[in-house]
This record gives sequence, structure tokens and C-alpha cells, in this order.
Amino acid sequence: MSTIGKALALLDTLSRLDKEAGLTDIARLCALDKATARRFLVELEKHGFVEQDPDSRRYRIGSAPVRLARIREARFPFLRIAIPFIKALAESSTETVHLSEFSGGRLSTIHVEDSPRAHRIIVDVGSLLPFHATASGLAFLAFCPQTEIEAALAKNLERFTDSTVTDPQLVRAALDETATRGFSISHQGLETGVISTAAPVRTPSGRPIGCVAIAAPLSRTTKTAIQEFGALAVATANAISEKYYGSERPTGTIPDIRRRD
Amino acid sequence: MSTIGKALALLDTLSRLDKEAGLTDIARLCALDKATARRFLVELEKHGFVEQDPDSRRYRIGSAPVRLARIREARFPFLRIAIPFIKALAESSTETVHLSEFSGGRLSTIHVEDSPRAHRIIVDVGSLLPFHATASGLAFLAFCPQTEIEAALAKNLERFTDSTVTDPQLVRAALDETATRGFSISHQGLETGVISTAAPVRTPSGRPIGCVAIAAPLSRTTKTAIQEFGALAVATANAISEKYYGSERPTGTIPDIRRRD
DNA sequence: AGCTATGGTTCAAATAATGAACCTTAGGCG
DNA sequence: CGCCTAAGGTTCATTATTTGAACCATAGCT
Repeated sequence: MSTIGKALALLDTLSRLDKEAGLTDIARLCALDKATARRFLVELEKHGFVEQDPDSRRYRIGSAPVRLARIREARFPFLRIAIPFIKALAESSTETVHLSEFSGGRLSTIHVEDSPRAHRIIVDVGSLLPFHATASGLAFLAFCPQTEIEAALAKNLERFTDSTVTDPQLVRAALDETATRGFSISHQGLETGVISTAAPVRTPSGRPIGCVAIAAPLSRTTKTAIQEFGALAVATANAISEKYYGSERPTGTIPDIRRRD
Repeated sequence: MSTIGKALALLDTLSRLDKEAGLTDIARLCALDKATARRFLVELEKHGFVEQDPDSRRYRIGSAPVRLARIREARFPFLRIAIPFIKALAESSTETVHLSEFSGGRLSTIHVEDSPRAHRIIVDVGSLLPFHATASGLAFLAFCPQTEIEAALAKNLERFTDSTVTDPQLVRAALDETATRGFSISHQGLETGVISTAAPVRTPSGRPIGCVAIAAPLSRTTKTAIQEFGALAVATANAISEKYYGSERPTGTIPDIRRRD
């Protein structure tokens, strides 16, 4: 693996910790030598991607990503555009709705609107969504090219619950169903007692970039409700796709004021 | 220079372009070989830090920084806390107010509130603030340890206008003044016709992390107004410091709900 | 059909990354 | 107090990765 990859993996690991970490811990978590981890941290710190607390000497994510994110969101305002739709869907479905985005080979949760009900599903921003075990993962994969499906299924399919589908052949069947139906259903794939449906947000060329998902307690969710949720997820995902790729043009060039390049 | 440093510099360069860039341009701008630039881009893309447009084959900043930024801002809500103060200052001063943050060895603009007046100073989010030639830079340096001041002054001090102070000895004098006065004044240091004042936002230990600056057209700004702006900048910067380090505790641990680590 | 500019790839040579062992400092404790 | 431990941090010979000139592939243009 390249040095850059290892350093970025370190950054990713650091970002998933819920508090600041010391050098030794970071090295252990990333399976790096202490000296190597330190050199990476120093280098990342030089560029503002990590910060070291001067007192505790522990490390945390720096402010450089904030600057990059502002630039990214200014040109590709995915969150800004999607959030109102996600909010509306959370209200109309009265269940927890979350939005995920494909980035760095994985699907991560980037926004969550909680159900207004007392008994509801909790999803954390930043959490990873395994392709084979979540509605979002299935909805995403189902609309990917066959080669990517096979690449995802070639990996070890981890078991999370008794209901997790870990047989690649059965996952393929679920993907086929999803592709024809337009949305996916995950029946306790990641957490017991939770049923989810999801639909992909796609580029004009059809490539998925993320998913809209509704997660509900299995106990109060009927078969017809699932079908309704699926239809709602599809409608919301399509609305986001349209708004995102319609008004603004992410694929083409941004009309630029400045002439001299 | 380390590979990681070069890759992050590439990312920085890419972020400062106002549109997507091709491989050849990126390689040229970063002074890298085309093959090297390509390997970096592929590696960065794997981790979501850049994206390649499938049609145009051009590269842009990816979505990974957005995720990192959300995590950073959730724990260190600098923007969230500072923006209301910046807004208030823009209203009360009726001039453009901007907020900068030190990151990766440089001071970058992270937020701007425009003056409500027709004739006003425009500052771009993301723009860099040279230490010797801007009010923000001076205010930041003035409260840094002597070693960092000398390190900054040892570099070549670029001339931007006829009024830019490029003599290290004169900059030192300006820094001394700033330290005693509490705020800095830049008289056309970066742009002709612009006068600015700035004050640092500091950690409880006194270390600057960024600056609040007011920028006004020289033509309508009296000596007394400058003093008033300076005092306002100091008050605002201190208020931000207090709120940021008071209520939330960035240095210590975040009280965590989750128990299992 | 040929030209040229750009994206992308290869592989021997050059360089940077690696990690075991080491030093240093800060607490903990008999 | 002085010993012990654990953590952060550093060194330098060994090792593996990075590098870039030259190459190929493709698309748009004349």
C-alpha cells in the first residue's frame, strides 16, 4: 500500500474515534510502527489535517478539511440540497431517514433526521454502511456496473445478525429484485428489530452517488408500509438527483467570472 | 519533502483552482511529474479526497473532507460559534468583517460578512493572509512565541503594494505596537485603498488560533474610526475565545454517551 | 490521413519510508 | 525520595517505495 494511502487511512481511523488519541493508540489502531505513525502525524499536522493538543499531546482532526469541505459544498452542495428533502421525508414517514454518500470506496452516513416518535431507530452520522447488510448498501450496489457488484461480493461478507444474508448468491438475488423494484429492503441485516428501505441518488448517467434510506422498528411496520416507504424513498432520491444535477451542473464547468487562468 | 506532504500540497493546489483541472495542469501547477501526479490522484481518489469526472476526466475535491469537517465542527464548532459574532460586528461597524484560522502553517479566511454599504471591501473565503502584509497576519504573529515570529520574518516578505512593509525590522516594530495595543492595523499592506484592523482569537493559554478583522475603504476611514474598529475587533475576538473555550471544552474530553470503547 | 495535445502506463534507477532499539519525560507508588 | 512503568518521541542502517523519461492510446482538429 502506498504511503499516501496509509496516511489517509490513519486520518480516517482518527476521525472515527470519539475522542482524541495518543500516539501509541493511533499506531496500534492503524497497525503502524510508532515511528511511522509519528511521521505521518507530523506531516498531516503541517498541512492542518490533524492537530496535536499542546497539553495532552493527543491528536485530533485539524481544520484543513473544513476549508476543503466549504469549497466542495460551494460547488457541489449535496448536503445543502438534500437535507430539506430528507427532513420532509422524515416528517411524512414519521420514521428515521438517513442520507449516505459513496466516498473512498465506502458508503458513509452523512445526514440523519430522526423520527419524531419516541420509539425510533438511531443512526449515527459518519457510520459505515456495509453493502450486503444494509438497505442503502443494496440500493447502491444494485445500480452499479456488474464488475463493481462482483468486486463487492468477492470480499468477506460479515455477519451482523442472524438475518444477515452472507451468501453471495442470495445477495445477487436481492440486488436483482432491488434493480427491478427501484428500492431495496433490508430485513434486520445490520441490527435486529430494524427494517429499512433505500433508493439511490444517481447522476444523469445513472451512476449512484449515495442513498436515501428509511429505518423503522420491525414491530410496527407492515408489509404495505414497507412498500410505501420504498416508494417514498425512490421519490425523494429522484427529487434530490434532479435538483442536484438540474439547476447546478456538477458535471460541466462552473460559469466562471474570472478570465485569466 | 515527504510523499504525504506532496500529496496534501496537491490537494491544496486543487482546492485553490476555481474549476476542475486536468492531469497535465495539475502536474505542472504542483511541479510534479505527470506519472507522479496521476498516482497521487488515484490514491487520493481511493480515499474520497478527490473525484474524477467520468466524462471530462478532470479532477476536483472529493467528499471525504466534508465528512471530516462535520466531525471536526461537531467537536470544535469554531465557525458555528464565531459566525454570529462576526455578523454582529459587520452590522455594528458597517464594514466587511472576516474571520481567519491558522491551519497548515498559514492563515486562511474561513468566513466573511460583507459590509451592508455599496462601496465595500470584498474578501474571498479560502484566501490566504500573508503574515507581514495583513492586519490578520500581524495580529496573529504579534501574540505568537518569539521563535515563530522570527521564523515567519526569515522568509521572503513579498511586496503587494507600494505600502507593503517588507523590512523585517519594521514588521517587528509593528508587531510590538500590536502586542501592546491589542490589535493590529494594516495600511494598504495587501491592497491599495484598504485599511484593516484585526485582533486574535486565542486559546486559554494565550496562543492565537485565528483572527477577527475589519476591512474598510481608506477613503472614508478616519483615525478615530480605526481605533474604534480595533477596539471592536478585540472585543469580538475575546468574546469568541471565551465562548469557544468556555462553554464547550475543546482541550478536555467530550462527555461521551457511549461507554464501550 | 496526419498532427498534436492530453490522459494514462512502464520499469530501471533514485530516493524516501521503515522499525527495532534507543532516549526522555511524567506520573504512580512503596 | 527513588524506583518503576508507560507514553511520547528520535535515530539510522536496512528495505521497499517512489520517481520520471520514455512510451502508448485516444480524441479533436486541420
